This record gives sequence, structure tokens and C-alpha cells, in this order.
Amino acid sequence: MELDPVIHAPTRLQIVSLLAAADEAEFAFVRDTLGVSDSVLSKHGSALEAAGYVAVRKGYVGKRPKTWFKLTGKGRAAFTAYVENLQRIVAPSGLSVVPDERG
Amino acid sequence: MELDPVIHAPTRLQIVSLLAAADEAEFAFVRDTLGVSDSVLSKHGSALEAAGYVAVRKGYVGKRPKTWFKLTGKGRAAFTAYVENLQRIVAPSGLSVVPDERG
DNA sequence: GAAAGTACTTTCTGAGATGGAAAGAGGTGG
DNA sequence: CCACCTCTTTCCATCTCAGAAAGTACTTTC
Repeated sequence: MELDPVIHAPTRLQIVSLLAAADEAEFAFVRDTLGVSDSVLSKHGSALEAAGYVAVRKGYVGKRPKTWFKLTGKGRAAFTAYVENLQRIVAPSGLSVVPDERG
Repeated sequence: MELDPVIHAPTRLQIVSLLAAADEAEFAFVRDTLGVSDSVLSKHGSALEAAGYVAVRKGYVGKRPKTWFKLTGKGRAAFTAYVENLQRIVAPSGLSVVPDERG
């Protein structure tokens, strides 16, 4: 029933949630969507990559270097487990962090 | 869309969730349910009290001193808001939860 | 071709949180 | 008087996180 600390940090939770929804996302898009600085996103991206939760792809758009983030299978599994754990913690209160399947 | 840091810390999230479900709970019950040390619970209890989220009641059972925790209205509102923010962050990922089976 | 810009990454720094151990505090029981 | 119960507080060592600034590696502009 532990809450994975790699995912729990608010900024990383938002990054991982975004990637779980968007599949692959550009560095600048994530940075601007979350409203964080370059250095913060770079560091959290590296942390997620080090955990094996995110794959970082580098390439070019025209001649400009770009970076994309994408959840790995492991990252998706960790996110799912994280949300399930959250749900177990919160559910007894009658509230829910995710929609009911029959919603 | 901020995640209230007073609630977000894993141990406090568990305390607050427990209190949201149980209304009022004894110090020892919370400590044993969460598996934390006396000092940790005492400190988090004080932090939640300082934030106005939890009321700490002291009394006796027989001749032994006991402490009870209870969510305040403010604490309940903060918890509700916290869970709603969590939902907003997590919801786009499309995760859902299967309702509890009975039995 | 020097300067400025793009797209990050890394380093430096400093504040704050967290938890365990251990010592306290205040009362009860043997 | 000493041990025990129920916390509270202090001490300590670790970790994390954010922002600023400098660095890397090119590309574009003047």
C-alpha cells in the first residue's frame, strides 16, 4: 500500500498523468502545460527515466533539436499501481480519485 | 490545481483519509493502522492541527490518558478539494476503478 | 564570423520535510 | 521508589525540490 515516491512528487505525478493520457509529448509542451521551468522539467524527466518509467527520445524537427517523453510499459504499470493504491487509501472516505467503471 | 502539501505527504494523506472515513479515531488506532511510530504520528497530528484540519481531543479512558483525532470542517473541505484536484490530474489518463465486489 | 538564439542539461545553493531514536513529561500501578 | 503507559519534543542525519546561473551543442542572424 505504499505510494511510489517517484510518482508521488506533485510535478512528477502531473508529468506521468499527462504522458499516460498523451502517450508521447514534447518537452516544451509538457513544460508549458505544467508551467514549470526548463531545469525542473529536465531534472524530473531524468528522474523518471532513471526509474525506467519514461523513455526520452531525442530527434530533430527541421534542424532544431527536440526531446519527447513517453511512458514505458513499466511506467504505465507503476502509474496504474499508484492510482490503485491512492484509491485504496481514499476510498473508505467515500470519495474517489478515478471514475467508476460504470460511470 | 495545486495539491495541498499539508495533505499530500503520504502519511498525512493516510491519516486524513482514515479520519474522513472514521470520523473520530484514537491515537493508538491510527498509529497501529498506519504502522507508524508514536513520534511520527504525534508530529503529523500536530501539523494537521496547526493547519486547522484536525481537532485533537484529550481525555481519559478509566485512568489512562487518551488522544483522539477528528477532521474539522475545514479539514474535510481541504480533503475533498485535494481529491478533486487529484481527479483532475489523473482523469485524462482514462484510468477507472472497478467498483468493490461484495463479499 | 561574431553574436545571439534555441533547446535543453548540469551545477550550485539553500530551504524545508521526514523519519527514527532517545529523552521528557505527567500521571498510574505495584 | 521504580516501572509503565501515552504521548510530546528534541536531536540528528538524510533527502528532496526549486530557482538561478552556467554550460553544451548547434543554428540563425547581422
